[in-house]
Amino acid sequence: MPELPEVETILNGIKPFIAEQKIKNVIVRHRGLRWPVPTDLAKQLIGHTVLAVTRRAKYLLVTFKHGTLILHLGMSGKLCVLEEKIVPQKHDHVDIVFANVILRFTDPRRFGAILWTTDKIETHALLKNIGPEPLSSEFTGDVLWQRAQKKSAPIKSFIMDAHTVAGVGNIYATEALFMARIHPNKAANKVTREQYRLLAKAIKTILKKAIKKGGTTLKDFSQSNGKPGYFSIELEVYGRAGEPCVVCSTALKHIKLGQRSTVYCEQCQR
DNA sequence: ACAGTAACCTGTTTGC
DNA sequence: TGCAAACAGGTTACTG
Repeated sequence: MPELPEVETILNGIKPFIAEQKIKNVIVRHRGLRWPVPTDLAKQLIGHTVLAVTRRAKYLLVTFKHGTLILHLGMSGKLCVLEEKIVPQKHDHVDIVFANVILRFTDPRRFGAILWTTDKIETHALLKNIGPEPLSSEFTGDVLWQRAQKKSAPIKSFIMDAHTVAGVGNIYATEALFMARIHPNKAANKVTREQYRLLAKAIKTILKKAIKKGGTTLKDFSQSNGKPGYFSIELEVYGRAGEPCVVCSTALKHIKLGQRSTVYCEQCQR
């Protein structure tokens, strides 16, 4: 489910409930996520207080004095804050129990992850090689262009690679390429510097718009009887294959790039 | 170092 | 209608 804006929204949603709160209990019902949930997770967490809740790429980082809890939602993961105990369902794999709320991790496909590390977080194997945050000032068209010079892979694969830029998933990569009028299959090193400037701007614009939408959609993150709903901005190409381009009315094309569904306008995107 | 593919899973949608 | 195949918003690991 989640792309970066959803993860950002989840972060903002859960933070007020768990920051500075002490963990009372940890219940793991299913260890088999992307990587096994550490067997000593409960032992590591019980009795400790959350110092901070942050995000890097699509990883949620819950910081403690003695280490960091790393959460990733994969394709189908959700987190919800329960203010009362609700009978866990089939895919509710982990509960982190605080005095007043339960943070519940749900993930049918189990591509998500829950890990514990005592490493300095920026040196952790999963995070150390990740590219700049797309909304930071370090992420610019010039940086993209520079990195692209040795890459003959399609531009879409290039920007979806976390080493290029953090957290640009399939939907927003597709949308940003349309906004910047760049053909998704164009080799990364054939895309001009000016196109990269447009692309970086498009990525920032789309992500900001989606985060803003998430903020207004999910006013109250805690739900006593359900899961927080996801949201989406209005999409101009993704999911619209065969329908007319919003700019020129040409039927939008569908292709696969790197095993991922890709939609574009052959008229507008070059 | 890079490009391309398989793999991890289950639920839902599509096609015969 | 039933059943099987294809597909889904992510990421790593492996291959050549």
